[in-house]
Amino acid sequence: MPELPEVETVKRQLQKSLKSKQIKEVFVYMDKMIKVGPAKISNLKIGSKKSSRNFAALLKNKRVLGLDRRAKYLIIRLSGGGNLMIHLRMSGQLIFLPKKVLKNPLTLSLAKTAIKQTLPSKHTHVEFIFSNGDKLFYNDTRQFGHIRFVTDKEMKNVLSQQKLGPEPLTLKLKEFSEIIKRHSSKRAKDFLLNQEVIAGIGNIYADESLFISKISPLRKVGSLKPDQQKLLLQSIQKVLQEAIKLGGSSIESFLMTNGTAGKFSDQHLVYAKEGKPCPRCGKPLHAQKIGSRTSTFCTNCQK
DNA sequence: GACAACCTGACC
DNA sequence: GGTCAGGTTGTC
Repeated sequence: MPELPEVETVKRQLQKSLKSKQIKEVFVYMDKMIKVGPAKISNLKIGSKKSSRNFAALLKNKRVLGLDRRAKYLIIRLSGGGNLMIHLRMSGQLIFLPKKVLKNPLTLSLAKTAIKQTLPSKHTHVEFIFSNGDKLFYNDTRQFGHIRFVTDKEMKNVLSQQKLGPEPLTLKLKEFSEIIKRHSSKRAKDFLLNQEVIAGIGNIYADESLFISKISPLRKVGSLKPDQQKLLLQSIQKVLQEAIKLGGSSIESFLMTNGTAGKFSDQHLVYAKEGKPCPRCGKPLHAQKIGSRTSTFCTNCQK
């Protein structure tokens, strides 16, 4: 599901909901979603029963100090130098329910209706219970995501190992142009999706940014003129900021932590709109696979 | 670069 | 039955 704006939305919501709350208990229903310690190179450390018991024990009584986001990683900083690094991948979801909603049958039933599921559901893999009775559920239908417990030092290692590129929202034109130069032979779509080049953009926001800047996803970035580079960066930032403002794109499984849907999907101009008229010129939008991901764009006005 | 793998569910 | 889906990683 989530790209930068969705993770940022979750971060902002949980910032309010979880700040200085104390973890009382953690239930892990699916061991493979949990990782403890740094990732090993070429070794996808699958969560084991032991590591998830360890995980629950490590979290007990810790307080939430604050939340951060790096690329598509959500980071929950905990007391005692621990951190949770959460990657939602395609279908991860964090649902927060305060005690007052949980204990009132009417509000609880409304919440369940809003999120179209019971909690914990069959896709709830981790459940956090806070000392004041609030609960946080990690759901993940496709089970691609994970939650990793790391010390501060381990987190630095994990992040540097990921070789994440700069954050697009604070990226300056000068650096953007230098990055383009370094990756001049890449097609625009591959360039934007590569997390080592720029971190946080996914399929939706890549297609939307390219449409706004009138650049074909197949265009080699090295051939972009300075004014096109500038327009592309501005388009990326505009699209991401607008999406954050509206709480992200909510297709299918992405919900804000109170269970309401992000509204940016109403604003999509081209993503998943193959065959629909181009909002600019009216010609039917074209879809094709680029680097194994579907791109939707206008062959008439994106060059 | 293309492609399979990791999974479930929606849709045709 | 087959195809597709917001992501990433590993193998040709």
